[in-house]
Amino acid sequence: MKRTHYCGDLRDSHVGQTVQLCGWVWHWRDHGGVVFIDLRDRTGHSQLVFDPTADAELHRRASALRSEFCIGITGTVRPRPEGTVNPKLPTGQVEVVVTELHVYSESETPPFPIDEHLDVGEDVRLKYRYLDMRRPALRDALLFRSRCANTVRNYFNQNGFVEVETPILSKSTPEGARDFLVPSRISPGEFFALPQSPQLYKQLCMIGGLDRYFQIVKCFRDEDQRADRQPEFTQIDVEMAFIEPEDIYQIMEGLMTTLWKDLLGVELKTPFPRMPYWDAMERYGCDRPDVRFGMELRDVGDIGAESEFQVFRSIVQNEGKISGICVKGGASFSRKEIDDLTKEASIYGAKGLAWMKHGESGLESNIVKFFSEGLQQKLIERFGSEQGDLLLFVADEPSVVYAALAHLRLHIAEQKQLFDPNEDKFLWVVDFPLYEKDDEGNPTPSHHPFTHPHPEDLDLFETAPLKIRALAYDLVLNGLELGGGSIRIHRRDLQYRMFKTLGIDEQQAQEKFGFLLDAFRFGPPPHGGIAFGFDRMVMLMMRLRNIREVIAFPKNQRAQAVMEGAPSGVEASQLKELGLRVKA
RNA sequence: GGGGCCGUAGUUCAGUUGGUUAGAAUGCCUGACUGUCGAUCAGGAGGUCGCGAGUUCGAGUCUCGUCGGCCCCGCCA
Repeated sequence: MKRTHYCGDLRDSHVGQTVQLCGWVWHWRDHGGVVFIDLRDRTGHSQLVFDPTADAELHRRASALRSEFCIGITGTVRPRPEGTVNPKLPTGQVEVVVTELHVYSESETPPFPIDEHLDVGEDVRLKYRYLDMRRPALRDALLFRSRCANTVRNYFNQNGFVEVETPILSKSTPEGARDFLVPSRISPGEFFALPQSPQLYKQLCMIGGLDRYFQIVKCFRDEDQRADRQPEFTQIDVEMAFIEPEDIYQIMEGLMTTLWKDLLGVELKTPFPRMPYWDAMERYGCDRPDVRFGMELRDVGDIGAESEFQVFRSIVQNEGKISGICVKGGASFSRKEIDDLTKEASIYGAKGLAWMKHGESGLESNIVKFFSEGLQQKLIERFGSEQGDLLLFVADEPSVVYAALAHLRLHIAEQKQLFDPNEDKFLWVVDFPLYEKDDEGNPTPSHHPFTHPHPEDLDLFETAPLKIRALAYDLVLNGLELGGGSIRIHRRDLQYRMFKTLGIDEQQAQEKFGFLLDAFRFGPPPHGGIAFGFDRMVMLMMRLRNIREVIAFPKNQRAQAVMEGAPSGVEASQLKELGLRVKA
């Protein structure tokens, strides 16, 4: 039996045609006489009709069909009788009168219903992923993802990019996330690492003269999971030679515009706004601000220092920071609501949350008495506060202040519906610092050690390395990082200055990244690139909240594949061949 | 490494202050029904209340431990 149509495609125009359909029995409605079967494939479903007066034997066999039997049929498309048309369904104008029925295979009763009306526990869905895939939600996500990937490939092909496959068995590099390791049989005691990203390979492709590279590629990071993180995930990886940041912005804005137009029917406005890193931190408390709403942070360290409030004064004296946000209409928050906010702030290390309500006669709270009339007026002006608003303050070391207020801002905005959930606001965050302090206070690359410093800041290497800006950029959508990249260093002398600040001498550098440094001896072009979280992007486009909803076979929270049972133990002989011994 | 929420029928859930034989919806099975489309109607089967201790006359309910799931902090150049 050869399929002639997909179940979801039948329309008025097919009336009178003999068709052959294949698929799974979705719902069946047995009226004693006539039997209806909804036959489903990945495109949708059509109604099959079995009439006992037409073919008693066929009708008897149809009555025995059950959920998820896999069948094929031959039949004739006819318009539904008047009054039985179902306008809710794309195929609701017609039905198929079946003349032949073939059961490819029967099915046990599925462990959960194959429809969209019920949220099923994710552990069961993962165990029977192939059944979950028959459900419209996951099916549509995977189809959508496929179309995205197709659009991405077309876009880069049309713009002169070369798709290059880089190795999965690669070399472990000391920086960054934990590596997944693969033992080598031929070199006992030695290991490949799965790539955290094809970073060095794509730079080598630029040195190799490919000029424009892209790849939709798996990356692996052995870190703890989150709703938007998987141990193996997919990146849209891009690198270009002879370019400046503007070229990257333009190419990637073009990609986003194309994707949003082709897949969502939305016209995005370009160029996307750009915001320096320190602006983002000061105004939003994080490097990936959600700019769909205001409620921006304001520094009030100066006012706190002048106040009589000891908590604030001592924090300013100890090089701490005081910032706040103004919640419009927040004066109506109950004591409990403010307590809850305090709890939310404490997740990010804030030891307290100071607040003032803007009432009829000015600011009110248990700490207002420590602020003179003049200081209160300054606060009101700084936040543009009006009667009915609520001011919230966090005073702590800067990283805590930023993190706590950034979270409160998002938390309140979500709670109070302060933004349109259907709006998409893109933003480039630029001028990231080249270095940040590690746990011991030493400079460590905030992006990676091949990031090009801002040309205006080269004098700072020896005097104030932490103040050097990088030619690095992130693309942020609605408060989530879609991707990031940088212009790379292409001169060995600059690369060694970079390493020197990191405390890496020439010999160590050679050991770690020798192959790249060697390549830099042979005329490397100026180059740079970017990488996008593909899963995350598809998730955001579909307004989903979990990355697993757009991945065919994801790992669970504990990075396990529950369906196939991975990871798992292996045969002793396999270990022996690899020269490995597992500690009991 | 740390915090939070959760675990009861195949599935999704309810279960009062600790008190009789643990319920509902849906699915499943049987029967009825010729126009439904999340069909309807009647009947039926289906439970180690995650597991283990403890408190108690009595535990789905309280306590401790443990296992599992999800979310978050740390981590993720």
